[in-house]
Amino acid sequence: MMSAANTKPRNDLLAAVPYQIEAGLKKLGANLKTARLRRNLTTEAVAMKIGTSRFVVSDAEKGKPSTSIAAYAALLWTYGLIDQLSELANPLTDEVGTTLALSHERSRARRSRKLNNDF
Amino acid sequence: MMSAANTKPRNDLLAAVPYQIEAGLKKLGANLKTARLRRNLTTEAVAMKIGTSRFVVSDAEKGKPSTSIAAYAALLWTYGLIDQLSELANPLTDEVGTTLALSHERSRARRSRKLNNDF
DNA sequence: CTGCTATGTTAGCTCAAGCTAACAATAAAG
DNA sequence: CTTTATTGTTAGCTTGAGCTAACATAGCAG
Repeated sequence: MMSAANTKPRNDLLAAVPYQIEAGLKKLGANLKTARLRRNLTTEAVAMKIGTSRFVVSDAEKGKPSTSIAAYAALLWTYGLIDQLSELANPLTDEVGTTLALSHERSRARRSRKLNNDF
Repeated sequence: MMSAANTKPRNDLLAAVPYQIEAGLKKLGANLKTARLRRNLTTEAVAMKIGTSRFVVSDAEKGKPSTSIAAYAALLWTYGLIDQLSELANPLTDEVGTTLALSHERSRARRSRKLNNDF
């Protein structure tokens, strides 16, 4: 009786995806669906090409958060848009990062004694 | 003896990720790592913020294909870069798609009798 | 240089992602 | 309108993604 009550998911991230992330993924999925339809391809045809099932393609087009990035990336690749993926978080266009980088450029994060909880 | 020989993975996509996809994911992972370090955050701090373990953060920074897109998206979100995600495959900047779309704009793909194997 | 700590690595375990199969719903072709 | 095929949905099953824990490695602060 007590056992079933304690049903805390092991993965907190997937258990409660922040709204902005959910919204972003849904838009991405919609974009992928539009890209497929414009090329007049079926989910099954695309699935075969990338070596998966049509359900995974469908999941990605719905923006399902738990689907592997490989699925999303494979769709981008199929539509000739793979280059856009590696532009995400590009250091050259990451303004916040670029500004911050001018001072320190490390290979590990580090506590500098005090000011740590800023952010 | 025959049983073990037939070890075909269930997921063909993850079993053999195309090179371009692998390369793109690795670059993305490197970008995410750079973004984190510029902000002087530890993998553990970021992991806590997004509700996962530091190993998942590490996996994403390595560009692991089987990691959920939620993990990648959460990192982008943490660094204030989530908007870039929904710009992927944006129909407005998908040249190939835009050109093709001028003729048909469907909600399902369709075989038009013959010419199907083009692409 | 020296200690502190961030990160890498490994092993074992658990649960859900992704698979198959069957059926329903529905958009497009003619 | 009728036919056909694409897409949605569900259920059950299997494998691997992600977790914990412990230890090793190696940057950074001082």
